[in-house]
Amino acid sequence: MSNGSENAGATRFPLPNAEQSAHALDQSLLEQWRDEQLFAAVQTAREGAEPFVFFEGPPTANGRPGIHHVFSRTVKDLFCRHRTMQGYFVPRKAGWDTHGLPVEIEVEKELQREKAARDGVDIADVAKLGGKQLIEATGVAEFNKRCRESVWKYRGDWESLSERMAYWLDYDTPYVTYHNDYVESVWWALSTLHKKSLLTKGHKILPYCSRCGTALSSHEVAQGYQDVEDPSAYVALDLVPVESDNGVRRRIIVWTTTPWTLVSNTALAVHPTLTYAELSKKNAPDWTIILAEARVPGVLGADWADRWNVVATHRGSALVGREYTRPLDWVAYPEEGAHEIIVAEDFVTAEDGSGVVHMAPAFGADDYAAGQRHGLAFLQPVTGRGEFADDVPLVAGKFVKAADPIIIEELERRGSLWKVQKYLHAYPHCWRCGTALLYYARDSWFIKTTAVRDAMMARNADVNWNPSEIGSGRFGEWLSNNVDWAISRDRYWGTPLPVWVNDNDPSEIEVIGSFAELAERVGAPLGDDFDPHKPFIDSYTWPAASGTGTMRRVNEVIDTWFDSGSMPFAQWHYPFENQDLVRAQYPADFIAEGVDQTRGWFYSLLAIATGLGDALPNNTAGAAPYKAVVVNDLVLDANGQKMSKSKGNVVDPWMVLERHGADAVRLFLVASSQVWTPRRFDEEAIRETAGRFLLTLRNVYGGIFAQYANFGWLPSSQDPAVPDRPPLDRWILSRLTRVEREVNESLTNYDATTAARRVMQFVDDDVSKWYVRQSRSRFYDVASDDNRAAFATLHEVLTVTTRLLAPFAPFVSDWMHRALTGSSVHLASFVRENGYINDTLEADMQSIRTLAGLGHAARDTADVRVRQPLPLLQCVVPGDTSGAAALASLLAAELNVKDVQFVTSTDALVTLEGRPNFRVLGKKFGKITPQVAEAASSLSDEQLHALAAGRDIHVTVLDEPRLITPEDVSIVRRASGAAVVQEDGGYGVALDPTITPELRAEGLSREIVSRAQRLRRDAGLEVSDRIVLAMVGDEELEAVARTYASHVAGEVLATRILVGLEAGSPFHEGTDDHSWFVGPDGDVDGRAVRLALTKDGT
RNA sequence: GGGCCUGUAGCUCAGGUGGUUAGAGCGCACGCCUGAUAAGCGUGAGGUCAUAGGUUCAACUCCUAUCAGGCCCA
Repeated sequence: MSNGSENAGATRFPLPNAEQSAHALDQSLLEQWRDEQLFAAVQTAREGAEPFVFFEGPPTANGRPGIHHVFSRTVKDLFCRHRTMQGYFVPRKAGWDTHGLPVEIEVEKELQREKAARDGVDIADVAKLGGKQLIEATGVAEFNKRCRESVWKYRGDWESLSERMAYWLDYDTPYVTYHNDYVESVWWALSTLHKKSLLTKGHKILPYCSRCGTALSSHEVAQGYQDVEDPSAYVALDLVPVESDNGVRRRIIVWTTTPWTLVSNTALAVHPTLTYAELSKKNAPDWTIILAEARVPGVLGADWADRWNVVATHRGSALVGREYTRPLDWVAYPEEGAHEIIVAEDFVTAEDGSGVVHMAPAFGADDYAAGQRHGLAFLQPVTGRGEFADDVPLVAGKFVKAADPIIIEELERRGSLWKVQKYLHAYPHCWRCGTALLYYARDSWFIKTTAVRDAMMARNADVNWNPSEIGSGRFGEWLSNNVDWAISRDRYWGTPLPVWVNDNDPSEIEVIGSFAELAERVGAPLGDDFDPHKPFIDSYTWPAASGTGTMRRVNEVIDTWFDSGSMPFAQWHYPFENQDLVRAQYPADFIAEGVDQTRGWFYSLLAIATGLGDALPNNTAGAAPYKAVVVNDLVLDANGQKMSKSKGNVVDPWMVLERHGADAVRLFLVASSQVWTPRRFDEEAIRETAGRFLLTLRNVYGGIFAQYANFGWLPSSQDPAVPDRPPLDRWILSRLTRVEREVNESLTNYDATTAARRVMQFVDDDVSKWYVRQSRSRFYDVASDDNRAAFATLHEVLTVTTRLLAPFAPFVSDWMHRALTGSSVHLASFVRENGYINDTLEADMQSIRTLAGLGHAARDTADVRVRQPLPLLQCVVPGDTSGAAALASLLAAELNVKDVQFVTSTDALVTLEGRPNFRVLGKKFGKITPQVAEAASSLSDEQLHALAAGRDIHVTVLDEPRLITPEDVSIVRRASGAAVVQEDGGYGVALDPTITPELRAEGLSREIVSRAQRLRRDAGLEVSDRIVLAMVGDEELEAVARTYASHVAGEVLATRILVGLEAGSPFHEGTDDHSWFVGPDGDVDGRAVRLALTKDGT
């Protein structure tokens, strides 16, 4: 290998191991990263740099991570990697969400199993018992101890999966929501909110399971909807006073599907703009009923007009303020609050019922809200067990739903029951025990988020949501309909609500904001083993400051969403420690989670930050706790079905990563569609897209670059400067720079999908399909400037490409970057400071590529294979031909033609065609655009040439001359003539298919070369081995072989060529030389040919 | 029941501010190349842009309704 050998062996570019699976490559890199402590090194390298703050939303580690976690974590990771490579310091502190019902339920199940085993009964029987009873029997201390352990059940899985997929996170010092420091910060937040009057006590209508004795989260409620049949009762209630002169009894018809709530009725609601009809029965004119006009046929029957007269109509608003008599008077009204009054509410509809809704503020969210609005009385005769209180007549001690028939019977007896029907509807049931849920007003602690709603919306307005419609739509809507955040939970394993109340005076309240404050209140140090959780915390009491009683903690713990929403400060034990750190790292520049967090973490972060206001650093009125959010959607199975255990279509992330490697999985997840749309997880598709792409990249590196560079090329000052390199090199370098900038911009704008697709397309289309293919022969030697230019170019292309790829495919990119440069890609900069851009060169090359496509199509049509040279290709391009003409040699080589000509409008070969430019014509001609366009597409040659030359012309349209300027019409040039013509979008080629004897001979010589190369391959030779070639064929073939001997020899690295039966040839009579590798009988255009070769030892 | 998203070739997806030839990859058919070779490449056939109205000289693109699917909420 000529003069390159001086460098040979100095440094070799390692070749990829074809036998090694992607999984094995990942493993070897993981080991290397561990040895080098690469993640720590990357973080250290950026220390002191401007921070780009990332907040990790904490997962709960008591469930196994799934493929959707791989997805969301890929999204998080890739933006963090990108910003790190851009030069920012990106904090990546891990966190764990450790409190809450999911954890409790896991432990409850455990307890159930144990009890079932102990008592020798079926677990289903144990489950029927209330969960709380079992927990109380076990003891809260023991229960919480188990919860604390259960949280970590799958911690190892999470950490190792993170490592396996290359999600870099600092797991050494994670924040843990049950840690004392964390709890103390949460307490600080709660007490700060209380000082701002944002933490208050009130009622909340909660879906409540009376058997389990607990309220359910909306998520749990959603799991338990069942279609059930309930009694639906129409009740007729007297209006008071009876106003009519003639003593007509007027009654209003009210509808309910929960008759038991009639006991607690305090008001009726009508819609203010609905029309209500007052009707009297034809045979009983002394009384009337009132209901929504639209509901008359539904309630009274389609034939109602036969029996009823409409005596009046009223607008809903006219009924507002009227009084009535409630259906059941069993429970006395309190002194406070209006009752037995008609109010207006927008939620009333005329779609079912009577258009009049009965209101029991203790038992419905709408009812409660209306009660607040109208200052209605509040009746709560139902106990926590879902039974009527002992002092309620007839139904005392009855489960409310069981009381329905008794109540209906009583209404019947009192003569106020109009009619009863069965009503089929979806009603929520406890997902655990199947008991019908009650919407039930319970004492609850609230964050008064309604008081800061506008502030939250203002802060949200500045958040960069991706996609934007989540911010303005789903999340924005949710905020504008915000209700107070009920944060207390009547459970065990959670951050205890730090509220102490005087047991003799509920109005005396203290909210404790730190452990020191608690110690001060109780008058003793808390001790090193202080545990702020239940039940221990409940033993801390102190005499009330008023001297009237003892301060005792309320029973509740808080919503875990408050825990996770506190992480911006609680992860650093702010404000007790790390004030500077939080000042530097608040708010987050970027967070990323699934859509399901819209009302979860996205909300809790915003609500808490807004409430705390200036208690947090940098927390100005317009600042959200996160500047940008990337929302990802679900991962579905290959058929678009949601993955679920019951369908058995859940994919195991470990197996997937093992089969395809982390890079392919990550690339697939990000590139297949925008991350905020649901994506189908199809392993076949991974192989076909991401897998194939990675294979192509490896081939370009290993099959082209490294293999040949190892014959002696290394980057050096001998490499020609970029301006001195051939157009092909400058073209790919220009493309590289453009892609580099586009990818950087896309990622900066949080568009990972476009970025990934750009890199992939660049490698596939520009590098592999064009640059490498056109440059291949330049890599076969290392000596000349042209060779060095090619190697230097490809080296740079690959090096920069691996950097662009690093955020998506951190394994392969690191392997290759190290192979190319000796250093880790993860320590590199994402973009170079200087690049090379040449717009016209890129445009010209695009023309050449289009022409090449047309040329291939023309060859197909002419049925002449590419090995056969042809004399001439004439090309037509739109506009100026000079740029493309400069690249004609590439086209000639690609299409194997002797001459490439670019023809212009003046050539006889070219005919012109006018194509109307509607965008311009439309503005100019408006309604008559179609007629002008028609005229413009049938212009004469003369007119077309005038336009092509830049002159205006006139055409007559609708009897008037119209001025047509060159910009109104695009001139399309078409190739014509005897040659084979192909054209597309203004480009055209005409291929001369004449094969002269000389061309035929040359074509045959290439056939010989082709067969010789195949033989080399079959013989298993190295690409650098020299050979002696022997050939026998018919007279013409042998003549060609002699004529083109030196050309053939050069192509196939032959030192000698033996044609025919001359001495030394293995085809010579009687030769018996076994060193020859003899090919099979072959033929060229039907004529027999045989080849043989032997390695030339010299 | 309310809100949001999606519906473009057999499959997966692109399609600034409306402009007349709607693109790509995979798959398929045909072919090329044989010094990336259990690789590489080309050409081609496939679409009334979910449906129905409307606005406009002009609608995949804007508006309305409907249908189908998904998510969230009730």
